[in-house]
Amino acid sequence: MFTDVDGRALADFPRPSVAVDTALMTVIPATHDTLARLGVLLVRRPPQSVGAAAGWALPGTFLHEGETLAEAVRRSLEVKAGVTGREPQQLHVFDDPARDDRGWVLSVAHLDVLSFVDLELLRKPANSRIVALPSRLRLPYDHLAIIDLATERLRREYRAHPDPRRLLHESFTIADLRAVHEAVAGRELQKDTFRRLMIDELESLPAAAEGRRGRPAQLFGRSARHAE
Amino acid sequence: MFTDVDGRALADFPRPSVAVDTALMTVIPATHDTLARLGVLLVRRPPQSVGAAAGWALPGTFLHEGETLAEAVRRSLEVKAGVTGREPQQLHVFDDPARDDRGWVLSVAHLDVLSFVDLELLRKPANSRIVALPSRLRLPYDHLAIIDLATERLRREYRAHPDPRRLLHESFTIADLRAVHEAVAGRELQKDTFRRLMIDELESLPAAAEGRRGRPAQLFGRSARHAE
DNA sequence: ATCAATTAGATCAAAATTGCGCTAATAAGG
DNA sequence: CCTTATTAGCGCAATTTTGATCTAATTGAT
Repeated sequence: MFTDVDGRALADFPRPSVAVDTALMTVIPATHDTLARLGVLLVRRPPQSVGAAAGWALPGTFLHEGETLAEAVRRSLEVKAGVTGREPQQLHVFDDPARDDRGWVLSVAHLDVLSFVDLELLRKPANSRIVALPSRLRLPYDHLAIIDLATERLRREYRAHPDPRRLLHESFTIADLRAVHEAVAGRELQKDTFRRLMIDELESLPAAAEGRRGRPAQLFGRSARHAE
Repeated sequence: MFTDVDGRALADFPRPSVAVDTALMTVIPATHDTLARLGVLLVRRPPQSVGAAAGWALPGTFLHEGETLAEAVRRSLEVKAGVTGREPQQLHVFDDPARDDRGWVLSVAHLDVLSFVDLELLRKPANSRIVALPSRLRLPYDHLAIIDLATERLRREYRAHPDPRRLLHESFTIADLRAVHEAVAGRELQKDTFRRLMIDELESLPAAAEGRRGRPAQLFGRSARHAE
């Protein structure tokens, strides 16, 4: 076992518990009277949670030995919400030594994104819910701050590229794409400007008649040369 | 002591050691035959370091109980290099369970910035050096990746605001400012475009004759309304 | 075949941005 | 006082970007 200059091993020093928390973001589809908007997955806290920890929270877990932060995130999303196959991105480490009543805990906040349809297919409805943003729910710890960071990060990514986090499936129209981008941005985007910004990173697919009047909208896939 | 659903306390679970590593960046001033350029502070590894860990590295330390990551960064900069009074910013957590021979260690990479003059005044020359970037030195762990992340982050901040990390002192000319921005950007900037982008966030100060021929350059301070 | 509905995207004017040449202002040197 | 050196920043043309209007293309309904 390695020792430091004082002759002590790492294990001799107090160490924090390390938790991961994840803002798993999605776009809640438009209804007849609402626009599409950002949402986040929350999970139900265990029944013995008390005080501010009661109710709902972002999915999270403690880091286990031998796993990476991303592996811990995936485990927490699967166990807590039934969601698999994610690629989370780190946001920030919340490190106030007094932030958790249970002891010294660092929390590494993450962002991940999944389409609403896939999320609805995967998640366990008994233990989880999708909440539209901004939300007025009270959440424990730094979870509101995590959601804000995640929103900012996602908005920045979507400013630069067409649907970088694959909220849309394999083929979509420019109107579909713009609706998703408007949901992420939280504001309306000008259709011509939007089209010009995105078109170079899109690949035209054969248009398909939609079974309704009017010229069928061009279908697009992502350009292979701009794979994330 | 709090327990989880399995009845065990946090202390019952293996926990990682958490380290902090910092890219303390500066701008190395121009000489008669070089342009100003980015540099980073390295510290000498302890003599018993072997293999890849020998030689030079970014300053770092293990997180002690009861301190925040920023406090640990400050402690490491002071102890290792004699540098005080910093406000580090988190970059990324390096979490490969096998990344350190000594055991399970997470490293939280940070960025901080200090003017060359102040850094030269503070640092211990015996234990530290400032290395121009890009550097061809071999560094241990993820230190090259940390420097790359720090460089990107700094470039992004400098794109948007005049000298956000206060590399310049209280008053400066537009030429001084542009030289610093060019050092950070790693490329030449067009003087009129640069001036137009920055001028609104600058506050004119009375010009002072410079003791050399020609119209004295306008002096600026940072506009109070755009305080970081 | 004609009409209505819907989309694609060209065209255009306006606005914004860029970079260069140049002059006025202001200093020190002679 | 004149000359040289240096900076500030204006004026301008070129380029880029934006957003609106409008027409052509293409569908389903009649």
